[in-house]
Amino acid sequence: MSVIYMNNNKRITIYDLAKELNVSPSYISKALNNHPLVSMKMREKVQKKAIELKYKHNSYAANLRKGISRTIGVVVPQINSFFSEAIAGIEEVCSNQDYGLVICRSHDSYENECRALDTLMRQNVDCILISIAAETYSGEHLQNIINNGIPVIQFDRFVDNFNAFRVVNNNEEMAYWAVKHLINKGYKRIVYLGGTEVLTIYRLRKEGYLRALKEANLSISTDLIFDNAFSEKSTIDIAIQLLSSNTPPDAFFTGSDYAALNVLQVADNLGINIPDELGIIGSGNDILTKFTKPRLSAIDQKSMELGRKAANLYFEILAKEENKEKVVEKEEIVPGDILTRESTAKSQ
Amino acid sequence: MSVIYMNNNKRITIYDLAKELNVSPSYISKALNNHPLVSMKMREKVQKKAIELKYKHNSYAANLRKGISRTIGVVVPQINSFFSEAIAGIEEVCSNQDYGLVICRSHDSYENECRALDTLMRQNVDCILISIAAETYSGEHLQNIINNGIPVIQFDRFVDNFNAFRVVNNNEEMAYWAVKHLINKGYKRIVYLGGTEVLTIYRLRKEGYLRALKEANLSISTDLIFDNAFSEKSTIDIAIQLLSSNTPPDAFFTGSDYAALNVLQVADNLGINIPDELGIIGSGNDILTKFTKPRLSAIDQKSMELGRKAANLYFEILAKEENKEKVVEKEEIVPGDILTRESTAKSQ
DNA sequence: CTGAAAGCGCTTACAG
DNA sequence: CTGAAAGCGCTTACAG
Repeated sequence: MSVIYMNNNKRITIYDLAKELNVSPSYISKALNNHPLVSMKMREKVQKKAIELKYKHNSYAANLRKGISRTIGVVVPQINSFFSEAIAGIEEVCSNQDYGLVICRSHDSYENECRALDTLMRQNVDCILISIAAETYSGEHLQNIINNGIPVIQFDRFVDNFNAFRVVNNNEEMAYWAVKHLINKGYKRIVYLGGTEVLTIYRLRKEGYLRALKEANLSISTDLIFDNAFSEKSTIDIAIQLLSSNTPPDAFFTGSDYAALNVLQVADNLGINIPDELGIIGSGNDILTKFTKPRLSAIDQKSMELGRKAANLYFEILAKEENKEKVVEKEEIVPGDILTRESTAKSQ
Repeated sequence: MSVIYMNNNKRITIYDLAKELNVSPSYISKALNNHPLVSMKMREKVQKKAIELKYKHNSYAANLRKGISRTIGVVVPQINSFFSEAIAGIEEVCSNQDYGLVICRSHDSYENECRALDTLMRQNVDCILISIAAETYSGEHLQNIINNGIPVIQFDRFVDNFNAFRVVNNNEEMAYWAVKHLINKGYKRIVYLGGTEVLTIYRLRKEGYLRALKEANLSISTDLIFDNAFSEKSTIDIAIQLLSSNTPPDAFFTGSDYAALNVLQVADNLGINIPDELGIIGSGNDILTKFTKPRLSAIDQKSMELGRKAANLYFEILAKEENKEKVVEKEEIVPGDILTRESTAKSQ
């Protein structure tokens, strides 16, 4: 073990390179940036010297001068498997474009979300990609960002009474198809376990659920509809209560894979046969759901694709702005897939 | 839909506030920073005006001036469930300290890793937390960062022939205990499915595996030891080949949960009873492994804790530096847990 | 092809 | 308690 800090060796700047090569700092800057007016010979000479002296370009100085950062800010409610896949998609696109990524988490709190947005603005991010907190019902704070000239792109969860870019699933239809799949399989008393109605994506999914039931002339029972079944505890409590009642449901449609698996486990503990006595379909398509027994049916929300498309949308906006084209808000849909696996494979 | 960009409204600066309030810009800066020499009355007045005019502090300008960034860079090989948990732990600590997070992914490539480190240096990050790529066998590129005065803290995967901070599992022991657990349960022909030997963590785990076998006087067969069983395909190929052979193994110890579950599935397809004919223990403790059937035994690597400790270590270093204390490299161990569940519950 | 000068927006040591 | 001045490290319009 040895002392490792030698902060005294100051960072090399273009001034050091300039002195070393007997040219002006501004010329060094141009040479490093491959400015066309600098001869190839000089560019090579300067760039070689830069490597030799371990020169590191200072992004902060350049960004301050240029007013841009080549950095994108991302705000997510949680860092779980769904959002980390989305982040992976965003990272893929950004790193290809040589853009950096600053990640903030809101923990589903509106206040944290505001703080995160503020931090990102101070950091001069060129764009903000956000999936809103469960508490967020208004887009004022986002409009504030936009008014400061920073594009905001929502992905997955969004504020809808508000015009802005967004990349989202076809939530109503996804849910409709999931429930229709259950109905086609012969399930009749179908539970909806969703998230808070504050979030439009859950309102839409509930609408899809209701549409499928109505279309099939199945009765709609408010006893089977739950809007705040997010936590593990509430999922399990609801599942136990419903499945031990005199008139148990015969299927669950849940807002996450985790909730679906908790229901599956409760049913299993109660000796209920899946899929014959109870069908279960989740949402998300976590990579491990294919290993459960029975394998979990689910909506595949294409989270990585949501992330990719959101990031790509920014680069489209950028291109348009550079061409002085008019930039208008736009919604992009990433259609979800219904994966029908064993947990809904009722023998009819 | 409407046009939303009004980039012409220029950002408000301390000069605007100064003009508005008839004081000097430097005084504004002090007031905003709660400098003790500025009266409470003025601080309030300035801060109120700042909010009114929607002033946004420009971190780049401040950081350039101060030479720090209040930002930490993170480099991970992949954004999977293991590393996203670690990132969640890092984020937790950093956001409490009001530090930003810049995330880069190396895709397990040494070249990408170098590029990521370079980007982070240009961004003036105050510290770099890294879990190295599978290809990385030397710490030169990390030493280069350290020589530039930026602390480097390795977490999970690390270069060992190199003195630096690190936060890691007790890899050798974890593996030893996992394999000892298998042996205690009566398994005798135990397969090791690990990662590349380039990475020390896998070398250590293999050592733990070997130590447990030797201690129990079990024969060591190179046919049962695999160092590059990372991909889904290779896991499955190996599992099929071994399990259909004349002398099949009776247990697997794998370097990830995903690999363990793939083995489990192969065994299931071959009609092999788990845990009676075959025991399986994975690594990671993905949140969904408790829902597989049988439930997966695993090493819990405490990934979130690895992330938390790594970030905390930076703030310890920072505190020491501020106190002019000597800062020496340090290794912190996050002990893994052995979770014994159904997949190794052989009836004896 | 090359350079001098101004400025991005802040902070801080210094002076009053 | 308040301000003038310098400087962080770069880029760019301008001049030659």
